[in-house]
Amino acid sequence: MDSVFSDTDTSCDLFPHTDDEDCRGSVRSASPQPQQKKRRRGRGRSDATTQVVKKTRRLKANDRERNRMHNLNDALDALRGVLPAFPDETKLTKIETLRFAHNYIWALSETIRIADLQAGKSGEPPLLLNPALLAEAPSPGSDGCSWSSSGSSSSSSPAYCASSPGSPAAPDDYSFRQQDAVFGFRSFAPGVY
DNA sequence: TAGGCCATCTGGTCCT
DNA sequence: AGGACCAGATGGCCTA
Repeated sequence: MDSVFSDTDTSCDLFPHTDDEDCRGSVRSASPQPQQKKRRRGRGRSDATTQVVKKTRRLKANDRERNRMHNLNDALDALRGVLPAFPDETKLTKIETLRFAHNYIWALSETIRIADLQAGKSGEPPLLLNPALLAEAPSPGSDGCSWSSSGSSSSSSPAYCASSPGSPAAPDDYSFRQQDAVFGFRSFAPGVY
């Protein structure tokens, strides 16, 4: 993976451009454009040290960006880890993971809501409603995922409910029963994505 | 072979 | 000024 580095230093960093846009899209071009002759003269000229500084900065920025994306992927893996596993061990893609997590949270919320309702009817104490835990729980919209509260009911479906991201196997394999409701893990809610 | 997914590079913008 | 974040571009790998 890291070996990609070597072939990127060529066109953009070593050859001065008349305008920086040339750098875009030429990252992995086979051969650098021969327009190095078209260099600017006089004002704004970039000497060797400036080029070295620019290149160093770029490499550092690339490194940071790489690490940032790695951190993002680590977080995504952690998220995959707390989601229900699939028998086929197919790794969820990024978008599947996010949508799945969203739907999963929605389903859990529904579970709590239904349990709470039923407990209220029967006079039993509400289940799973620990105020301390609820206070710590992130609000549905805090992750940038809008909760799509189209109705006044708290059971409004989540904004991301991809009906079946990827290749779902038999839905029964990934479902659980909560009272009378059956939630398929990859498609709990009516798909409105 | 086309299309999907991914990693990486890159330049721009915003923030500290 | 430098870092974080973002989106676009590109190329590699894999699968239907």
